[in-house]
Amino acid sequence: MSFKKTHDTNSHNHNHCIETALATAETLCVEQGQRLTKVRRRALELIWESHRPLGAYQLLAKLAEEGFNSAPPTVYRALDFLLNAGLIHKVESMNAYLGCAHADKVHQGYFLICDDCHNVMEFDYQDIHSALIAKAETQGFELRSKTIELTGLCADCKALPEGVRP
Amino acid sequence: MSFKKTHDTNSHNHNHCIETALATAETLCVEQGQRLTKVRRRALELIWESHRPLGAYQLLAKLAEEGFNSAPPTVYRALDFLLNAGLIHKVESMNAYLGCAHADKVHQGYFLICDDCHNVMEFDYQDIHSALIAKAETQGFELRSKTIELTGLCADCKALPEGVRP
DNA sequence: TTAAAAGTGTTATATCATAACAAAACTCTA
DNA sequence: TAGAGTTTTGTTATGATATAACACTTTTAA
Repeated sequence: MSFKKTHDTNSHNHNHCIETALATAETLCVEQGQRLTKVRRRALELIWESHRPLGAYQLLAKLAEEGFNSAPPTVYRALDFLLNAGLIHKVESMNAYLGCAHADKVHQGYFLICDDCHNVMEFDYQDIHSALIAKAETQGFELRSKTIELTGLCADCKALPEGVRP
Repeated sequence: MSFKKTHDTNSHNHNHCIETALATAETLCVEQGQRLTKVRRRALELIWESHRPLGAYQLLAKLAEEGFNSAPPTVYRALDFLLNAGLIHKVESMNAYLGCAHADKVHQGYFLICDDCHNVMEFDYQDIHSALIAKAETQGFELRSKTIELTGLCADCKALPEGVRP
């Protein structure tokens, strides 16, 4: 079982994360014969550069600033590609997109989402994964994917007085 | 641990479900000093009458047919009320709303969603609930709510040949 | 009975996402 | 390397989901 704060800006060098994620993405795409085109690559970088899940139109605005086409299909195509390639996750309860920290291995996207600062931690929890599969099977249900999003108050925000939270 | 198919039209009298749900809703609202007004009550009934999670605009159309105001705020206000009262759940991955089968007791909304027929089963799973709370606590995260949505193929659809699935 | 609170009506707009078809870029092989 | 086939991108339009803001009405409770 592993746990990591996906977008912690304090305790590590976020640039390193971005570089690693992009390098992993390159490798995976090559392995799978997929093309990580300019706009897809830049979209992935921008998602990683954001410290929080990024909305499609936020991403579109950033891409537009850099001279990419600014119509919605551009960004949704890039997002579809990245989602299918397993390079990002969609946080359903926020309609926003987040770099996947474990793109190189089979895993589940489980999230802890802070209501106050909107930071998100991705985690893996094999026991729960297995339990849910077993549970579904008892109903004859063939599980394909899971959306596990837990919201509440993160440790950092809990430590701050109410008034000054982000 | 309990399991029930929320909207099974074959194996039980759905009218009975609706009646029970409405009676429970009345009781809960009275207990909590909440007002189950005409539009809120009818919205809840319509959500229950649907055999699948119902979109906000689908609900709005049904309400409009019956002479209720047909502007979006009408339906979103009713939905907000019902969500806050714990009488319905929102299925985030579908942007749709579903009658809650356990409104009268504290519980979690865990869902099995069929990709083919779009029927949804709500279930309760205390062990996973506890495990997730414990997991969040190890991170200093104070859990407030959970979105647990599992998608795949339900037993009924698995039994049908590919071509004829709903 | 009347002031405050809660609920509803109404208009406008914000936000999220896709359809459809044309044009360009890439890739693969003869 | 020409060119057919495939993939990707550009472009316009529209569909789908959700909320802001303010006026008006109904209900509640002193």
